[in-house]
Formats: sequence, structure tokens, C-alpha cells
Amino acid sequence: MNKKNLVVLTGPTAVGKTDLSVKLAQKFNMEIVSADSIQVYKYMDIGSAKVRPEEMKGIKHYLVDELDPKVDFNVAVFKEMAYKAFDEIYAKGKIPLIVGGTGFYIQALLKDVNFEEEDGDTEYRAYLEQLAKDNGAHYLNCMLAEVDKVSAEKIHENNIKRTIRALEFFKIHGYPISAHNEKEMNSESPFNYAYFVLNDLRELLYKRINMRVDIMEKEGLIDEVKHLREMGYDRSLVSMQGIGYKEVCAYIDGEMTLDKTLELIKKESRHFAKRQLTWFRREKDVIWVNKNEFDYSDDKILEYIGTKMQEKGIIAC
RNA sequence: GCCCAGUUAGCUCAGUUGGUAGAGCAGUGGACUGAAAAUCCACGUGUCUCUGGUUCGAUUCCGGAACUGGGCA
Repeated sequence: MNKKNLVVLTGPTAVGKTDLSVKLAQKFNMEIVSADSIQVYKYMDIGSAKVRPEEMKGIKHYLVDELDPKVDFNVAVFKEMAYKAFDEIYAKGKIPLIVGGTGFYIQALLKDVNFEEEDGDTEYRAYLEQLAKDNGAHYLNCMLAEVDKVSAEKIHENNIKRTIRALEFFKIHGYPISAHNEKEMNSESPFNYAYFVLNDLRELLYKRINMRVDIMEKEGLIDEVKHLREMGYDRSLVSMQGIGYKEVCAYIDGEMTLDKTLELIKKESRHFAKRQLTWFRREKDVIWVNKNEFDYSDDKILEYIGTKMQEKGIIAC
């Protein structure tokens, strides 16, 4: 079987993916597919640190600025859109470069996780949420144990969101999500890929995150959120749960001072970066690219990435 | 110069009626298969500022020093 080539460039938030990805795409005839759950949305530019048109340097970007913030986005939708983008890119004889910090999404792509057709059963979900509120998390976990013992043991009972999803899955498909997961986990990737994780010293990364939040504020993050709310996009939307957006909403609603808001956004971003790194550490086959080991030189990094892509047979020698 | 208060974990502070100490925040590690920028779990040894004294034993009481804050000249 002839596997298609794919390159992934990811890393924690604010590490410098955007800039490097454009250079990489220019050098090796690639087009970029974003794996970012917030940058897909229109009007959410500053807070999501979206690539600016002038930063794209003529490289085509897919899944950026495509959806209305009212639309619910999730892995399944992401995968469908991304695979469509791949077809277009391959048709041009180019290689897709996946860029973005959502490890969960990247995994779905690389493993070609099978997401069966599901009619959104929001009613059942709401019912379960109410049940959790009334009877507590433990009650819900017991409910799950009756239909899916493996998941009930694996998922901590306080993690109501995942408990609900497991119950929901069982109701829709009639078999446990744990069985589904096991099957998908062992599936072989249909791609020949190179998975790069850009990273930096923790201290420097955190410094850059803090600085970037201040810059966002100066560039008009508050106005961006105000504008979104004027257009009718409120706090309940999935899109508005993004870091920066939910905190500024709270600020606009008078729940905290501006200083406190910015501090909160910084903290949330740092925590997020840490969670991203935890995810990437667990992934197999990742190629770590520590910026400090390359003297912070993009040229050196690009050269290294080029060598690794040759080793994988993605580009010719 | 004098008077008062303080000095305990990276930060803010609690506490030990004398038996070497604990919260919040920060930080760290982990989980993750249709909300993932979401959601959830776990992790606390630090010359208790220094130095004499009392005591079986002092971070805790007493004296002195240093530093910080406030007040009075």
C-alpha cells in the first residue's frame, strides 16, 4: 500500500509555530492545514493569535477563518474538513503541513480515527447534565458502570463531561465506547508522516506567553470580544470557551478588573501549554525540536526538519 | 535617634498554650477518541532571619543584632 506523505508541525502555544510553518511550507512546496480549534472561527483573530494574511506569504492555509462562531466545531467535523483539504493539496502534487496545537485533532488525522455518523442527541446530554447536578457525579458513574464497566473504571467520576460522552456513545451506538476506543487505538496510520514538536525551555516559553497576552490586549483583544458580543455571540458558545475569550467576557460583565483578567489569561495559557506538552510526550514517533538546541536559528531548524523528512522518504534526497 | 509592628515554602500568610510546621496561589507530573484553548486526577522539608539565654528540648518564651514597614522627633 502506498501511503501518502504528511508533515506535522506542532508544539505548545506561543512557541513560534506560525512563523516557522510558513518558512517550512515555502521551502518544501507545502500547503498548511490548521489543527486549531479556535482559529477556524471568523472574527476571532487577536485572541486566537491567528495568522495574518500578510504573514501567510502566499502559502494557502486551510481551516483558518472558515466557520461562523455559532457553529459547533469538534474532532469529527475537523477531520472531515481536513481530509477534504488533503485531497485538494495532493491533487496539486503538494504535501500537506498540519500546523496547530490541538494534539487530539492531530491524532484523529494520523490514526484516521473512525467517527461514525451521529445525530446530535442534545436532549439526552442535557438530561444527563441535569442528573449529574441533582444526584452527583458518583451517581452518573454508577450509571455508566452498568453499561460499560471498563470506561466507568477508567474515567474519574468527577470528570462528568467524559462520563456523559461515554453514556451518550452507548445510547447511540449500543456498544461501549471503551471497545470502540480500543479498536481505533490499534489501527495503523494510512499516512507516511513526520511529526515535529517545536519546544523551548519552560521558563522562556512562559515568558513569551505572558508577553503575548499583553500584546493581545494592546492590539485590541477587549474590543474584539465586545464586537463579537455585539454580533450576538455570547458566552455559551463553544467558540467563546477559548482562552482569552471567556475571561474577557467575564471582565466585560464586570466580574473582575482588567489586571486580574490579563493575569488569569496568562495563567490559563501557561496551564494549557503544559497540558499540550503532556499530550505530545505521550505520543509515539514524535520528533522533538528544542529551539535552544538549535541556537534559536530557524535556518538550522529547517535544515534539521529537512533531514528528518528525507529519512522518512517524504522528500527526495 | 526613639517608639511600635513584622521577618515561616517561589509569593501571600496561618500556626505550634515550648516536643522541628500547613493553607491558598504559583509551580510540577499525569489522564484524554464527537465541547480538547474543553474536562479531570495527583504532588507540600522549608537553615520557621541571625545570635546569646532559660529549658531535657526553642521556630514558639526572654535579651541582643540585621533587615522591612509605620509613627514620633
